[in-house]
Amino acid sequence: MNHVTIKTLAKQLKLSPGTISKALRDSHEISAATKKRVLDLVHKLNYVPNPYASSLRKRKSKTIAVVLPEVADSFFSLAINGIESVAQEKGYHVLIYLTHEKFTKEQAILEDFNSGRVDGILLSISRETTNSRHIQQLQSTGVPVVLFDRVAEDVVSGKVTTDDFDSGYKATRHLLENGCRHIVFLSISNSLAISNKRMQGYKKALSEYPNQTSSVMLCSDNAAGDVKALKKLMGKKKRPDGIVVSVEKLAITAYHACQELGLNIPGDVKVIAFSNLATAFLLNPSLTTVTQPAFEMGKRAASLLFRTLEKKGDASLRETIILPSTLTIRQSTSGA
Amino acid sequence: MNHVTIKTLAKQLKLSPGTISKALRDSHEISAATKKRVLDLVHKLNYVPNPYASSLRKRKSKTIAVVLPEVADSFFSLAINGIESVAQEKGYHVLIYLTHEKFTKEQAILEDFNSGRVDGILLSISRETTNSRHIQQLQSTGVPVVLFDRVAEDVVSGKVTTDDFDSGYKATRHLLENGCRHIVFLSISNSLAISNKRMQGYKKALSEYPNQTSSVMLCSDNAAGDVKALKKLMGKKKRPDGIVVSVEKLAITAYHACQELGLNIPGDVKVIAFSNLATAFLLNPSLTTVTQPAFEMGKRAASLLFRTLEKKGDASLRETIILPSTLTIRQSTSGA
DNA sequence: CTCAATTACGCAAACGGTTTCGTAAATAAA
DNA sequence: TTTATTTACGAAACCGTTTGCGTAATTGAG
Repeated sequence: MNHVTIKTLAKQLKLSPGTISKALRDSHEISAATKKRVLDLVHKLNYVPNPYASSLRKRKSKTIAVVLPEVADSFFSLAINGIESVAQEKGYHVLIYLTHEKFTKEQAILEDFNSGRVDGILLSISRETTNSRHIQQLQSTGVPVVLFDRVAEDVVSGKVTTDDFDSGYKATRHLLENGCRHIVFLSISNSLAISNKRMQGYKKALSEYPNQTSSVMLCSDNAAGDVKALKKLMGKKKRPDGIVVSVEKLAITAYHACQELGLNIPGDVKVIAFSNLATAFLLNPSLTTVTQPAFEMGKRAASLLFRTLEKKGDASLRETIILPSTLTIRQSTSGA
Repeated sequence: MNHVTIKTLAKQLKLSPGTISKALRDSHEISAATKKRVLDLVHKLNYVPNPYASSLRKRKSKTIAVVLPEVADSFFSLAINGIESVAQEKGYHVLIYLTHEKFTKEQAILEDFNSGRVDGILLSISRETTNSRHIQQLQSTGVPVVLFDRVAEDVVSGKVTTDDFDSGYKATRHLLENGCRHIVFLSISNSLAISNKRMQGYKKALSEYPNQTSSVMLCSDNAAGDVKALKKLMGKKKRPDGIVVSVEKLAITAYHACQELGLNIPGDVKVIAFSNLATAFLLNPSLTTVTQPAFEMGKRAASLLFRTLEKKGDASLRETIILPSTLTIRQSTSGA
């Protein structure tokens, strides 16, 4: 119960705390014999140095923060795995925070990091985030931030994203090539860069085809409401014949709406979604997806952060990594 | 760049650090006027107290650890949300660790907690964990541990699980009632209590029906290998006509195997799975599931932990909460 | 054998808050 | 007016490690 500190060891071994500390850090000024005595007792007493005392003294916490909109989504689950894998390897600890897509929460969370709680931050901004003073404020105090997936364009920092414009283009073009001429784009935000880039790709593809109509539907965080709105849209006489779902969770919304309307996928409507769902190929019908390398993105983002933590060179701070997404064609967009 | 500490404030306001500290904690021995001066400067300088200095002095970290096998799974994703929601409300921080189903990793992670890094632990044990000395060792030093979902039976602690025996029973009985007579049970471990309880429920249900054969297949962490093994089993002349999938990730394995063998679900084989997949109802065919209240379990586990942290009463340490799972019948088990 | 260089360790000051105790000044009671 | 209280703050120890500096003892060089 009475916890063991460096002093406990010092007393038992009749050494000074400083000596113990040096022995533990394998300092050259401590004899091999003493080191062994120390290590033996450490093992016997299950002594583990208090990280907070150490952090205080060294001004390093050996921990990073991961700030996410939520973790319901497959993408973020996989990303966390990637992040954790490199953090564990580097001996860092990972604090996790969810903004639940709220800007004010994101602000409050980041503000706390002015305390020195973490050495660096991995951030994917909330849907509501339109300005990034809170991020810049943190950077100005010397805390490195790496943005991933949902990045803020006006922040200069390490960034890891996928080729969102191209993916949006490819996804849309795939629908066009399969005969769609009225394609809806389901979005979760009209401020998020990731959303806009995908949409720009969508528009670019559309612009290359004549005789098509487009429409963009902005979804909320209310699944039932989204289904209702989409049903209304899809229930019209001149309804869309293709849907580009720009974010994973809306894929279910789209299927749900079509199912309730009795619309056949891909017969009546073709659906393609940005998604990391492991079950995509098992859906009814199997879902054509644009898949992001989520685990890899987490790894890359974490690696980038650790590189800037290890070197004091601010060079890597500006590095932007863009990974390719992959289009996997399945039944939901199959021609005729 | 040069970070602001309590001394910075003290100097600028010509007060002592102690006074600042008290003002910040709204001590009654500081005048309202002084408090206001302090708060104003705090806000102006973006001052946030160093949590490690505070932790050191108060011997409390205001952070908990969540130790999970992995986070690929929907169950754990949802549980994390539940945990985070109550942690955020209580002003606690959440460290996340993944064992990747390795016992040695679990040991190493828990051992670190002898350092005082966290005030309490939420743990779901790895598939490999068969003894729990590492958990008991931690408890013996006064660190509260709450086990959830995958609990260790020989540990006396707070526990949150679902009614696994009953669920296994209900799931199996559901298959039996729909005509299955040769039901396979897919398991990921024969040491995990959660797995065994579900299996015991399965056996109990079987025992109530005559003329049935049973078999248990232990799966690995290699999805491809599992599919192969399951295909071998399902490819026999006298193949099973029902599958109880005892853990989410194997549901995909089961579908995959059946699909590759050209077996019709539910015609040739009926499948029921313990799963929190949001896409269960969209699968082909839609999947009958036993769903755990994952978010709620996370919340309950966290709440239980916080209760034991707040009160010094060890009473709650022994509390066991068992929540009901719900059976949702879909096409994958529909009769004839 | 003397003096310089190592070697191996102790001392004490940080790191940034928290908290107990003491006390001067202001206020109240007598 | 004198004494007892209260108010509002300062001083300093403390939490557990780290680390620069000092030094006794051992070793080496000349």
